[in-house]
Amino acid sequence: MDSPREEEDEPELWSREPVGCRRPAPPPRRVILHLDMDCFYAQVEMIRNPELKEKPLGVQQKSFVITCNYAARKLGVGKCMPVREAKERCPQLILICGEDLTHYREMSYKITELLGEFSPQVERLGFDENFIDITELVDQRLRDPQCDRSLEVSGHVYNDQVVDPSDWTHQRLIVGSHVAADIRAAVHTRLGMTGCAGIASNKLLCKLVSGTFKPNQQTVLFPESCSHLINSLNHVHKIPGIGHKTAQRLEALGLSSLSALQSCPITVLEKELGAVVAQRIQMLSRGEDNSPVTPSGPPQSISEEDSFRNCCTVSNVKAKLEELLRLLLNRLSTDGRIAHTLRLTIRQFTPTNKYFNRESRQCPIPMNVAQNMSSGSDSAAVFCTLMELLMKLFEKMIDVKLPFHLTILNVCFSNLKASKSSGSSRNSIGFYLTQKKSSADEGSNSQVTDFSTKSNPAFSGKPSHSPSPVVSNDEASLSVPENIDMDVFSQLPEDIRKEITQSPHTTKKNKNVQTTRPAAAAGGIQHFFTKGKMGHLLASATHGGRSQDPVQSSLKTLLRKDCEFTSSASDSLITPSTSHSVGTEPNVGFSMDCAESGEMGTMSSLPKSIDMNVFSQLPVELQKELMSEWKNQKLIPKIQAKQSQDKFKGTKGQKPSAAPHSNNLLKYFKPR
DNA sequence: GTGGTGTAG
DNA sequence: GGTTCTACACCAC
Repeated sequence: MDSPREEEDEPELWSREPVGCRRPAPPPRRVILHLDMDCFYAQVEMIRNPELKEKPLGVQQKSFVITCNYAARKLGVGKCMPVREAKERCPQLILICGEDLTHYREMSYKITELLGEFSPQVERLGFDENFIDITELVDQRLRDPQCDRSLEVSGHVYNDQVVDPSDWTHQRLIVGSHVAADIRAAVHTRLGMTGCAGIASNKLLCKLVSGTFKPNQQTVLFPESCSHLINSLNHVHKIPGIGHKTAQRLEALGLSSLSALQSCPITVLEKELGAVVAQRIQMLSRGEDNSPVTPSGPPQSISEEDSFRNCCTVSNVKAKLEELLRLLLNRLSTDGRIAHTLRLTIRQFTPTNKYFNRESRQCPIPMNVAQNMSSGSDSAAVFCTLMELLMKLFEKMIDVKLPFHLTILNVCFSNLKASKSSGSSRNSIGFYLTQKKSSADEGSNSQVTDFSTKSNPAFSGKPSHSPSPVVSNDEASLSVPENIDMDVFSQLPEDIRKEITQSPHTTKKNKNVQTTRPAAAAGGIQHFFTKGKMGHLLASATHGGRSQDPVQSSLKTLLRKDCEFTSSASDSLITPSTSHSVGTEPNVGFSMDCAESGEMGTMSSLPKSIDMNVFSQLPVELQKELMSEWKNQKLIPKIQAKQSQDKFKGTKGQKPSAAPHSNNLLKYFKPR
């Protein structure tokens, strides 16, 4: 590092004159880039359909044109304009429905991913903006002996300020402007997208300056012009971070201009807004922002929402929720992670507070449901369980016996955790089966154990936030079957753990991947068996006519977790059964449903839930193996299993009486 | 963990 | 200001 300072604290940018005997502020070292794509949605549409390029184009959501291209802007169309008004102003306006965000989301992540090739510090701001910390890149270029220090700024200089190439900070920002140009060129060449960039020494300033010249241009801000930029803002709400509410409160204090906010005694602000917010916004009002560029990574929640004029019947709500849930499950399946929380948000129409009264309820997603969701099988059972949960949540907010008037429904999956599975083998028969049959399946192993996010184009290239191994270091060197609950596994006696890790199903090497359990195996087999007629069977299996309270489901989740390990069979193989339940809780017992069914004929030892068409296509050896497993399998009821586990939890090292079948093929399949 | 609020594009 | 469809941070509980 050849920089004169290592600290990250920002100098007082709004005033560079030395004040009295005060030590002059150190020059800003950071170089931050803000990239803002030009009319993002419209650009995506023009890339999808190049014929639209020269035509006035608007993107419509409901009855509004939410954005439009520059051809349309020239003809008077604006953002968030009612369709009617837009059509009046520009009768030739072409409108494209932009309610499905899939393409925009994809392009958005492609951009973020590409930016990640330049710097690991890329922070997303909505779909169409990114901050990139290019400090290191600038340092690198300046360290390069071939770096031309007489370079001129690439693009515009804010306020036409005279540049001093001998000034260290100026040099850095000049180099930064060239990095910005390279990045914009890459985005254009590789993705066909154009955008505006701002280059400055912090996030606030580069965001403020990036829109100075539009479209498809870039502007660099030198510290000496910071006060000019800040004071050009005519109202406090123009500061990013000061929203409508805060601006209102500031106005109540008589603070609507930037200069008023800058000079307001901090005690006054703190009294109104609290110390943290007060100090933060006063710093912002002076152009100071020491917040780091925080890599965004994949989203922490995914949601689908729809708005409407009036939704007032339960059947209507159900239909809309089903649609949203279907979309969401597809997205989650692509994402590859497991969602552990389900949230429903509604907006009720009331004459007084027409638009802003949103309320929500959330509940945990039972573990078994969560895992089945991630396996990619859009099974009817998962769907029905989630719908049940959603309707419960709905009824927590709305008394359906009384009239209601909804204008928004939003379904959200949050608490997303790595599924420990690559989605790539989701549709294969499954990791264990292929591995068991042939050691030549190493390829598929590596697929399953590929924990990089590469399989998901949306998230690749970003810093990986892989989960740490859940087992201790010594165990991490062993190979643990994918479908084992690691929490349970880690509590097992050592001999059992060894048995599991040395099982012939787990011959893969662990290398640098986590000792985790790609759900693909179970997902694969489940998918395989549950195609076609299995849907309704699965549904009835999960339901059993129970009414599932979210709280109750949490309890069940706890119980089922034990079952995952101890009973351990494919979803299709095990069905919950009230008739076999043990204890007071209904539906927590699992029974093997070995069918009496006539159509099974000689296969009477097969669970009735197996699709025979599918089964018959399996290699004979595998069929035999599975049949023998099913025949011999005696599943432990959940409660008993739980007790067993508790028992050997207490008596360390002692095998439980109902020990898990550690080398049993079935144990690696997930129960429902 | 839950539910609401505020902020942003 | 209203407007859509997101997504995140923060905070009290």
